[in-house]
Amino acid sequence: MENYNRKFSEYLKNKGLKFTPERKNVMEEVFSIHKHFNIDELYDRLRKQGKHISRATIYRILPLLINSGLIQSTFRCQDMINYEHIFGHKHHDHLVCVKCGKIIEFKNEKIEKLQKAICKKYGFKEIEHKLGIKGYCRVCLAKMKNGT
Amino acid sequence: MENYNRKFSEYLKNKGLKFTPERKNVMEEVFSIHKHFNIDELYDRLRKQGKHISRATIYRILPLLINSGLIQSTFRCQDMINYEHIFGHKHHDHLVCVKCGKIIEFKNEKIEKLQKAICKKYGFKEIEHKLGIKGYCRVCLAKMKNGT
DNA sequence: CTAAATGCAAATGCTTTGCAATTCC
DNA sequence: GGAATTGCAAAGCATTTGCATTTAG
Repeated sequence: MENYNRKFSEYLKNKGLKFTPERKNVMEEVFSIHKHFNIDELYDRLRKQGKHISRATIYRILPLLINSGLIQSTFRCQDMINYEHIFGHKHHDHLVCVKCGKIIEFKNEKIEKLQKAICKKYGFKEIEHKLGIKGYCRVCLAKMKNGT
Repeated sequence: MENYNRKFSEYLKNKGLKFTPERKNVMEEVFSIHKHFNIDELYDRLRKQGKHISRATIYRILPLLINSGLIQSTFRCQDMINYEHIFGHKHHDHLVCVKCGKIIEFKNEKIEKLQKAICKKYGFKEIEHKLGIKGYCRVCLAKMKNGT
């Protein structure tokens, strides 16, 4: 259940980096958030639990979490980068409602396969891919039909 | 051939906005660039042709070009937003080489259809979607095998 | 012990904005 | 003529960085 712990500590050890309390706290917080988050949300959540970690430190820890494969950035929202934890989760893509901000995750094997075929065609070695669809969700559509 | 001209001027008229020389110049420059570009490149290209348009103005014109459907933002690269003109072009997606920065465009009808089906399933009305695949291009892969 | 990490405050760099002067319609 | 637009310089703001201090291993 806490395999991300091992994964992160091993990553750090390999790089000759330290597994500090700050890094542990950020890591755990990230895995306690079951949605997309940005730096501010992360900072505030930590703070509410008495974990006063500076923004600079969080900014320095996020790349470590990304490079160790625990999280990924998803998209920008209001000029801030959003993240989500991915370790232990299957790859998925997103529908993003531009009205209410809701995010719907979906998986589609067929699309994945087609993407692989495309990469092969171009002799391209994929590192990662992101598919995001922006639009209006069911709820917002209904509201708009009523007239807000 | 210059239908974007009409499209843009009509968009501006509808909004009660003016079709100034600056707006015309930026529009034309954007359609003379047949690749992805960022603000700096656009600014420099205009300047080289004696079109001294301030960055502030360009920043103010870009949203107009986006909202009129002439261009779209694609992705961030070195912390700058990249754009491409889309008017008169079919939708396509991108392979981005993280090593050399090369961008390969591709179209895939099957993926498009699958996306539509997904939207339908969730009662989601799409505005736009973006599929980006990051990785290493054929050339960079070959170089890496040789040892740079 | 000592290289790495932290926090703070200052710096960076893209983007936005206030405002006076100018221009399109 | 008057609202819209432009350019400039200043402001905003997310993110990064220098540096003195602290800490993990």
